[in-house]
Amino acid sequence: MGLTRSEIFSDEQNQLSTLLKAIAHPARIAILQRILISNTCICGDLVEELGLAQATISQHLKELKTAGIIQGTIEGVSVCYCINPKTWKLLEEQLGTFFGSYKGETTCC
Amino acid sequence: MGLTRSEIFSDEQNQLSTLLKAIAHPARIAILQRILISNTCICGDLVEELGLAQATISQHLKELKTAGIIQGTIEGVSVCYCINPKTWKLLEEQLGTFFGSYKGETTCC
DNA sequence: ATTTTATATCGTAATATTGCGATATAAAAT
DNA sequence: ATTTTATATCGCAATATTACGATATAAAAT
Repeated sequence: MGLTRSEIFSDEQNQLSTLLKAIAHPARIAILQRILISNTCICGDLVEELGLAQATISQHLKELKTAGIIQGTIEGVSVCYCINPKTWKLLEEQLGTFFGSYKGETTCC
Repeated sequence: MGLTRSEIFSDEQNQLSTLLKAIAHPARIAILQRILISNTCICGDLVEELGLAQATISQHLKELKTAGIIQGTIEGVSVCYCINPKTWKLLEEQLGTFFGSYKGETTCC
């Protein structure tokens, strides 16, 4: 096979895994951290700061954008990227529920 | 190329992405949710409940175990899996910092 | 001792991801 | 009009992931 059998899981499980997958890469974590610090970021700056090729950065930005985690607006020649508040809050909430449901170290293994 | 250039990122960024990647799959989310509900889980139960082949479930369990998110103890014929509290707390903390550093909807894009 | 039960591992096919050079696009500056 | 600047897309090679049948392993029951 080789493709995830999403049809056997709930929409919530699929949605959460999609959002997590979008974040689960060091370059995309670095991009998000950069946006979180300065509210905004421009592709060109990331290329210099992260040390990955322009095509690679652009691709990572696209993945974050497709997942709905960031949004971009054309600003003259460049594109201004920032956090998409709606998705950010959604993911934060989902993760809160997920991690919050841990009952702590009960006697087991 | 085709392989992540981890050497250009910080240890923290690489660690966080590794942990997130381990969770970023609907089957593994389902497995963790199951463990979170009943504290414990056994491979065979998951095979029945999730509807994936035994080899597939075993592989997902291994990935979660390798990442340090769950731990397993041999219990007679079967293996009892549960959350690894140390890693769980670490990840929860890291994500807290990550999501917490969002300053909210400032005027940008 | 043999069979049953539960899990792990191997091997493999299908598909996805990562990274980047080359090229396209499109607004701004000359 | 042409050049510069900033980003996106295409195409490709290397590698990783996903799923599963087949088989191995090893404790428990017969």
